[in-house]
Amino acid sequence: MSPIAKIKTDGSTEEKIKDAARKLFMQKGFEATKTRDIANEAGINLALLNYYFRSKEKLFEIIVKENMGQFMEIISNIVNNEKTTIQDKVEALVANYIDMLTQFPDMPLFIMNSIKVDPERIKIRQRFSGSYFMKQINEAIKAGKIAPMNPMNIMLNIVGLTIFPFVARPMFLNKGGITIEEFGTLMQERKKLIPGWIKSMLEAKK
Amino acid sequence: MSPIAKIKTDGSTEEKIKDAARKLFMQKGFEATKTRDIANEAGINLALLNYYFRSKEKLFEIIVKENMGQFMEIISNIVNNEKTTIQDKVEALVANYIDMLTQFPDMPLFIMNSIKVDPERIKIRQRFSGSYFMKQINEAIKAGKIAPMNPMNIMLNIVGLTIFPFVARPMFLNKGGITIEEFGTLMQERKKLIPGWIKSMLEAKK
DNA sequence: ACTTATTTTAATCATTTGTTTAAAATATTT
DNA sequence: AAATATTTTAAACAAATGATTAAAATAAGT
Repeated sequence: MSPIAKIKTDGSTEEKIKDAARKLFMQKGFEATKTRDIANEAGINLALLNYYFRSKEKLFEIIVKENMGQFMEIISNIVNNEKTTIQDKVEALVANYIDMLTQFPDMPLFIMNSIKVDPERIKIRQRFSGSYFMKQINEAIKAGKIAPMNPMNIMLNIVGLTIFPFVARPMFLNKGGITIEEFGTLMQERKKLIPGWIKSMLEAKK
Repeated sequence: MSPIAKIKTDGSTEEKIKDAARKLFMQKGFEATKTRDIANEAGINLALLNYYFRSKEKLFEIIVKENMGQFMEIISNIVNNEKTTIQDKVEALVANYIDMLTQFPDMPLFIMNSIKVDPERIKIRQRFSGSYFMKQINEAIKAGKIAPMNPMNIMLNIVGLTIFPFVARPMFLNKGGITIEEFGTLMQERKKLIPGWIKSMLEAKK
């Protein structure tokens, strides 16, 4: 089960508010989500939001931090595993992201927007650059096993190929587009295809 | 010069408002941009916004439509050219997008958000699916010249590899990250690299 | 059972925000 | 130059919004 799904959803007022806030913030963003919307969605009195979380801002920060945490944990665990190969890691990254985003498709756009508003909030990049994965890649380049290039390109390609479809998802699902099911199938296909594409990228000696 | 830069910027009040609105809407989104912010940025009286554009909503629609138009025009012209090869088109798409986004890096996130809020607004997808480019790809697949796959994957990969870095841009530019100049250089590198990667993808017969 | 602490509620406040109004300033027409 | 149309301004309005308050309801502690 995806880590995010493990977030406890007991019946407590605090959790009801956080669940409602998570849903609405992800759907509509910070500004467009009104405290009264959250209170209604959670089925609680408006004042309880401030009672438990002091302010809309603080509540938002908690939600963002939790979501970021999910993203991070997935990356860190895979990317610092010293027992797996480069290709193993690519497969694991792609599969885990696609599974997670299938469950929470609004997350990428939400996180990108959050970072844009407050860039200090997160340093996903560092997770990559300081990782064992990067060490492996640099060694492979030195050994001539993969084409020499700025390693940031590799990260951008893995993440871009995986996440971008979810960022662009609303574009596909409009009238005349594809259905949610078809989109899901396409993503499952890509789960298998992307690692192959990355592999041929790494090998392509221009 | 990029088409968007051609938008006339005479000193008229109407244009001053539109310029300010374009800048702020792109930077902060619809809800977070206040009419008073626009008026200040444009250096005009608040009431003039409603005098010239009736409402914030109408002004926003105009901005979105104009931006979409830019995106569309680039795509359509390239994708329906019957004289260029598949590889030519990939190169042209990538180069044009990167040049445009280098000038207007906030555009992708802005457009993605706009589509999410009102998915009817645009059908970029159709531009691709009904295009001469798609015809070429389907023929190439039939002829066994490129690996058989859902053509939507090809589109997703071209656009994803090109646009995603700009969506993720704020992540790179924070403290401890890379500078704007370094990001620009990286994008120029990718302008040359992406077509090669796409090529090796199309050839990869798994 | 009584007291105290915690949680919930309804009402209200102070700002903010999009929009309107009516008058003033400026430009255009006759 | 006078009359008319257009543009700009300052002020105000009404609704929405985040937050607070004081009282009521409920739970916990002794």
